[in-house]
Amino acid sequence: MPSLEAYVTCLAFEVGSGRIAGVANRHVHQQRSLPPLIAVVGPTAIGKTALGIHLARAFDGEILSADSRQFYRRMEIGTAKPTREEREQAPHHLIDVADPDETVGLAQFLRLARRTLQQITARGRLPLVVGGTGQYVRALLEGWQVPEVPPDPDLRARLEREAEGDPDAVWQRLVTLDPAVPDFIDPRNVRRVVRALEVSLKTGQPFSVLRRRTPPPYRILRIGLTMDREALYARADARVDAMIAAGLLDEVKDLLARGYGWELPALSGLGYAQFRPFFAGQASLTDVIERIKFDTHDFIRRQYTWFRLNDPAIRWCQADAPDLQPRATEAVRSHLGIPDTDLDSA
RNA sequence: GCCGAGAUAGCUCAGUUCGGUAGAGCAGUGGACUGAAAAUCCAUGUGUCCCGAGUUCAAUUCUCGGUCUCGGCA
Repeated sequence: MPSLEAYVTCLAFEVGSGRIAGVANRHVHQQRSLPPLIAVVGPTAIGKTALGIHLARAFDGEILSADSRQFYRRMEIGTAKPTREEREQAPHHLIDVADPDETVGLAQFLRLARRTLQQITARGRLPLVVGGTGQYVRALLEGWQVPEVPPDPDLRARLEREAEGDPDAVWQRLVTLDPAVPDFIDPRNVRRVVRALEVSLKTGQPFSVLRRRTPPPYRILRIGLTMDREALYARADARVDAMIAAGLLDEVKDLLARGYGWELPALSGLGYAQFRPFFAGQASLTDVIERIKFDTHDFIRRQYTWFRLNDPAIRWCQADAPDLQPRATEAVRSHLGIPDTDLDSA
């Protein structure tokens, strides 16, 4: 019953918000001086884009997309990128900032996002972080300090080859350099073992001590969108069918024709990678569609581990409630400290 | 109508060779995550083994009867 629980959380927040004024005045003043930031989070296909645009229009805001796949140009349909019409309704950032053969990782995202946030705020406009890439959103809102170690493809390839032969040796090597690593990395996850080793080798410092965070200088309101799981799956499935109808296959063909390969991170995303067996003659289009749907369900489940229904920092709202927009608008208004009358007259 | 094959987890099926109440893949569910993150990795399988009767200490497994499904022939 995640939906009901979430709904209750939502109500609890409205009721409880008055309490904040009573606590530690100095702290409140300090917080008040920080510029506001709104984040709209939640699983894929739940309606974050639409709500983001609605809020941006209502509050003179600009949208910062926290979506690891919408960075890439020529990938419109499969990434469910906001359409041209949608983007005309409010300024959008961090969409179409790279070609598919480039790799925009966490660190680049954070750099771009922090700068963009600053600029939006400097313009006197309200920044809205809208996105479903859990790691990126959390990193941005929690102020993760990512170790300054760019990926080294050669080193990674070498370590991966080594791990293929003797995974334990590679793991032991990492543990020697960083004894704390078993607390947060699974030895069987070669990808993460290799990265940790990469950082430790290049910096000479344990990976674990380089993972720091400094809270960003904003007063943040997190609005979470949720919905009954089954209904959400149905909605996501329908969106996949709509993507196919909109020409997803042609979009993939076009990317391949331009020489973009399956090994690229951009092509590893939902709605793209699943076409690989199809082009290898090993799967029908029907198989591909089903695969995309199942993988999307899996993704939704994993997104909830980044955005938890019991996270008190997130104000969860039912995405399919008829009063979602007024409710969200009210939440933002109260966060900004704007009296009702100001908005009504505007 | 006849002949054959089958009926086992939500789905597709394996299996019980020599009877001791069952297991894979997919689906579903939970989790990890600090420069690939829509990636990568981990954990999680009690279901009238179609129904009835018989044999037996014991049947999902053997026997008989029935029901249904799918082929083939009429």
